[in-house]
Amino acid sequence: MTEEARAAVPLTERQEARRRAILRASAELAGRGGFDAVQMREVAEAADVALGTLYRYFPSKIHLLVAVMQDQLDRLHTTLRKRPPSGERASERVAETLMRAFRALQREPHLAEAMVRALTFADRGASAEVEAVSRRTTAIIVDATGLDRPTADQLCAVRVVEHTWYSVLIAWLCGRASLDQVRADIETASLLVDR
Amino acid sequence: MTEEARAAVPLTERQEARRRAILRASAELAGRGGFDAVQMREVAEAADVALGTLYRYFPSKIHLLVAVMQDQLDRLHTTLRKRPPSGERASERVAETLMRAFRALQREPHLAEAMVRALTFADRGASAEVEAVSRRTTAIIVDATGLDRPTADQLCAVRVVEHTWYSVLIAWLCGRASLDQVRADIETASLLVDR
DNA sequence: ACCAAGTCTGAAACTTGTTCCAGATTAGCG
DNA sequence: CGCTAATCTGGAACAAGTTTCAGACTTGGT
Repeated sequence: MTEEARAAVPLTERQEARRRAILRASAELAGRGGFDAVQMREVAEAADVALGTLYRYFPSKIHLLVAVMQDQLDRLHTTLRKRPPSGERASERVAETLMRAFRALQREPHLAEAMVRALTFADRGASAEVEAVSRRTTAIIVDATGLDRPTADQLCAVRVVEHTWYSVLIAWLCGRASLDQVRADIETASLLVDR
Repeated sequence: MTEEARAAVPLTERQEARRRAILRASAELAGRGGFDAVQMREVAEAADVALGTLYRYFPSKIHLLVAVMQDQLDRLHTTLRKRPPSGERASERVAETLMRAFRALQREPHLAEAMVRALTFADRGASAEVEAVSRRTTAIIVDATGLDRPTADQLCAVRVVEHTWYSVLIAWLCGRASLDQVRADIETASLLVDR
């Protein structure tokens, strides 16, 4: 069975439960100590699953953490939707939304570090999953613009905002960017969506 | 002796030679098979030093590959300087320069992959070295603008370009972005320097 | 209820980055 | 030259991600 096909097979209830237990355990460990603290043996034990089973559900630590990220992004998207950004211009709304997302991540810096490290370290083998994360992120940003049908140029702008977002996030997590710099860079990139 | 202080100590000739041999061996292995092909034992053997010595020169695989990147960036900067970009506007010159850099990396995609993976996976322990890479990159971009004294806004723009550059590079290396997308994103981000 | 196919477990083994150390070599100095 | 401190070597040992597998357990179909 191919990778794609496997994902499409519906899981039994117990399997769904296992999958959620694994994701929960991973997020828990990541929140405590970041990327390095997410050790496959510990995840397996915490989720009450054999190591081999963990690897059947998620073929690598990277896949696992990228899946955690998908999960968290969905939550974030739901939260953000509840209170739409208030800015006048699209750029202001994008920047506002991303800064809200940023503050959410600040509350769990270890978890953020684990997810983002996994995301940027991912190789071709996980590109489908990384794409999924990218699609969710794009959706969040496009939502924030409030535009119904963004033009090609605006989609380019959204991609640049996205690049900037992840890159500056890494820099902040590694202590290489200050809060002010994060804000400045996000606001600068956001300007492109008004073009 | 602190990290900083150690770097400042001048190396003997044999030590310089060792360091260069290590970097050469790493670049060679990286060029052949990318990040995974750079195995510390193999680097040590190819450079004809003991494993412990390799670790004395570069405290981790990440440090090693980031050092390779510094090296390559210096070369690139020199090459780029020889033929300055011809565009009318600063944004055009920046985009032109980065696309030239991109074509240079295309010629050695495995090497590029190894360096960029190391760069984005680096944690706090290597942030000084990553900063050094960032400074070199900034210098290349600022050079391309042709501006003598960039404003604060322009420096922000340069940082956004830099974020976009690395992020889209990763996406391309992982097969998630086409050549056209690379160009479009770089050109879009570059627009910010004209502001 | 029974069988075949698929899944899960527990444990060992393998890989590669990293650390450690005892003894050999080298460098700088008087 | 001879001494001392630093460096280098070879190799073992350790850590964590990944693979493998035999046997126990589940599940879906009959």
